Amino acid sequence: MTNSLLEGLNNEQLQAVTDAQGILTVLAGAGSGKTKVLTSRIAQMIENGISPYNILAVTFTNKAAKEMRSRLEKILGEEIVKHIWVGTFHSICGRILRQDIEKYKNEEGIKWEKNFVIYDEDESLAIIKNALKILDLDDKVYKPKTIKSEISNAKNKLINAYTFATKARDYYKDKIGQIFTIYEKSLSINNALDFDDLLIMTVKLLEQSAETREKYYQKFSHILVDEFQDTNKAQYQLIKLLFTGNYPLEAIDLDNRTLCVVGDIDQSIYSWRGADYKILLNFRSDFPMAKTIKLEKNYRSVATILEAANKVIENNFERVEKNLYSTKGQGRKIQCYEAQDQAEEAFYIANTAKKYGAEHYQNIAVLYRTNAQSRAIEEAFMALGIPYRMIGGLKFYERKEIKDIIAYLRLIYNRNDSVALKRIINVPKRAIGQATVKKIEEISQENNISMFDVLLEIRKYSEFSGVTLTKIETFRDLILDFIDKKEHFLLSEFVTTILMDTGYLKELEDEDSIESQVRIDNLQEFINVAREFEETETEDELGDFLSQVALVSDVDEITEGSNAVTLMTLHSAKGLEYPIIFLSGLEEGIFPHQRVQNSNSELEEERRLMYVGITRAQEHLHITYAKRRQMWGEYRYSEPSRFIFEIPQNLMETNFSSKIGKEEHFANSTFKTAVKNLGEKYNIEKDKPIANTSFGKNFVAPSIKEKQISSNSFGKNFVVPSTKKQIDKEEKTSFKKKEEFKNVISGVEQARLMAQKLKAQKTNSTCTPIKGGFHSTSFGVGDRVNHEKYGIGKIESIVNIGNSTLYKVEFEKYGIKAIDAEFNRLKLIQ
DNA sequence: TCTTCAAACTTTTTT
DNA sequence: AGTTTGAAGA
Ligand SMILES: Nc1ncnc2c1ncn2[C@@H]1O[C@H](COP(=O)(O)OP(=O)(O)OP(=O)(O)O)[C@@H](O)[C@H]1O
Repeated sequence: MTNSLLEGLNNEQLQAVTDAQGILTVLAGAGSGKTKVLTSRIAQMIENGISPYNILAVTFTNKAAKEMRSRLEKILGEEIVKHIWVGTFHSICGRILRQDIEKYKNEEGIKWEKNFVIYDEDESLAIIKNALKILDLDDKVYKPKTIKSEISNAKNKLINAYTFATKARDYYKDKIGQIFTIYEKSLSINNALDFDDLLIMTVKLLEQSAETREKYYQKFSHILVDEFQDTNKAQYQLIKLLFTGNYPLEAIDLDNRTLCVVGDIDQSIYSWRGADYKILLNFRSDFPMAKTIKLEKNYRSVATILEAANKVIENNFERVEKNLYSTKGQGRKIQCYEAQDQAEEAFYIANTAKKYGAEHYQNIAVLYRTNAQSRAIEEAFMALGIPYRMIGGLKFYERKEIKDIIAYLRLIYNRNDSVALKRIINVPKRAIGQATVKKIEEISQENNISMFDVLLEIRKYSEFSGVTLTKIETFRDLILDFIDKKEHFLLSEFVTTILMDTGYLKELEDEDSIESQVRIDNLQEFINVAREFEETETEDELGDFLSQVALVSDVDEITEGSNAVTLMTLHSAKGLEYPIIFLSGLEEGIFPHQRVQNSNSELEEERRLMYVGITRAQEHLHITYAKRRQMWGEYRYSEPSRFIFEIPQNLMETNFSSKIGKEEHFANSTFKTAVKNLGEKYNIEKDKPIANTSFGKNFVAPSIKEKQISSNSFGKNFVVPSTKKQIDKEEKTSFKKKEEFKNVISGVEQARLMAQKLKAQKTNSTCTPIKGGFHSTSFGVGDRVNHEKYGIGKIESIVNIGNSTLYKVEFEKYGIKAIDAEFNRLKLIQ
């Protein structure tokens, strides 16, 4: 086979791809092909006979991992790629720990078991709130979120609770130290890890256990890391341990071990969670023999966009100068749009997107600084009927019903998970109230055991009345029964069984509202996810499933192929590229964010974020800002972002002066009616070019010097009470009256629900014909059936989840199981 | 024990 | 403005 995979690479890239010895760093600007180099390098290694089993590739997000995987599969085929470890630091650590956590001991000699669970932000916060209660501290003073991030910061610097507590110099820090200690203790009792633990425990495990270290040292002889500028201390330590196996550098066989890290200091945007680009800068002091390659050709953006990015980032002081040349044409000027408020901004974006034509929707991304900004944009896209998908925001796995079912699975998998137990002990309603739960919890804390352990011997404790005892025991036996059963079920069937046997599904069905219907559909989707996971090769299905669910932030894009505009934060956009980009909310106070305006290094990080944003664009870049924006129910006025003034005027076109004086159009209307008016207006005029009329002038804004802006901009972000509060309130009450008997859900939420419903219906309707008419073979309760795997049984009951049907069948050999009708695995016995 | 309504809080970014 | 939380009532 000729080296077609090397074709088209420039000299420096080629060098980086083919360099097959020792340590290599690739330092290069945005769009210079760093990720492409990594991918090609892996392919090249395989070509050279290196076993996929020996390769570890670390990406920054799960999305990036998936992307890299699928690119590799195209070159190398699935069979080879499945042996390569490609993933985020967290998922890789999760995988290592699932195998070897039992070899780890913490400073107090506490160990974790293989069936540990991973706590997300919410569950970690629950533990912290609990610790506050135990210490009798006020959660107004000790804000759980702040404490969580203090603890997290400490952990990422590899500082443990003991060290933290000893180093505490004031009362507040001392208390945090105490919370930290209890927090860690609770996690261990629950046999649980938080996100940070995944990293630091793996590091400590590799430090402690020579056997484990050697195992992974031997395995991962070729390591590649993308986005290295955003690694933190623990992650760096992990890479060092894996690469050197703790042997002195001189002892490492650099002819057979390689390490390649790539990054761009100007794109370091995660310092707030412990990432430090200095690790990349100082890399050579740890590895003096490392070779460095610079890539200076940008293959992504047209010259105008690249020049704007370069000019903006030049304002940073903490950086190393570098060159980046465009390989594309000049391109169109950057379109800068000044809107009156966030609603108009959103409609401008939606409308401009529409003008690019429906076939381009997939080429468009709208980026914003904070998630809250997405709402107005969503509303505009919905009003204009433009399909969109949102990355981040409210995630699938964060929905209540999904968290509930996951909590059941977690408790069944690891009965020491008291956070899960507390979540579902009274869901669905079992008349086990707060008071009872509190008692159980207190007993567990006094005896240093998990809450489920208390349930196991509930009659030993005299605190509970007879009725309560029965209810608790029923719940306990239900869970014990699930624990017994879990081996005998396919994952998706197990999930279904839980939903049926607990009565969770029934409770939702009885509620019979739009909302409950959507919940049921979501559960159906979750069952589908479980079913998909059944295909994965794994030794511990439930455990690995739970890990995946905890670490992968969203159900992976079913919508990926579909033609929709993408909405996401600037942070999530890292590493991606789109032909058309909208950067929205370019206002002082939003971007750069208010909270960073006083600190230089944080301001520089915001500027790097701007650099990342600009460089996502290939062909067209739109920048928008609003003169005022509704926040917390009030209008807030702000100046355009200083970053706009850092882009040379000759690269931009703007509507700046043409909109002035139109303010009264909005002055008398409430937010909602403003949206409505705009929607109607733009719908009517949708065939007329709107934005074009206002462009064509060069940017005429007075060139304000940065000093001026930063010195007085803070004072200019004043808050003005909204003009028509009176009307607002009236409208709201009359609306409530009208909807008295319905659920009152906000517009976006309602539309979201409907969209989801439609989606669910669509999925199901496309599934049915393919699987071959299960309508023709429906059964009744009491029918005797034969199953291809489980043999003969009798239909016990029939349940509908979403649009699919499940039979609960009592099998002669295997007992009761849930069988999905869609698979057609049952045959009627006459 | 569960429901209802008013008050308080929210907005930085994510694995 | 929307969402979550807490206290009082059923
Ligand atoms: N030699 C090349 N010839 C043509 N296109 C290239 C070449 N190298 C890279 N590209 C293209 O340039 C784009 C950017 O590449 P890539 O995403 O690898 O850059 P990057 O340096 O990782 O960017 P970022 O720093 O923003 O993550 C991709 O579309 C890629 O296919």
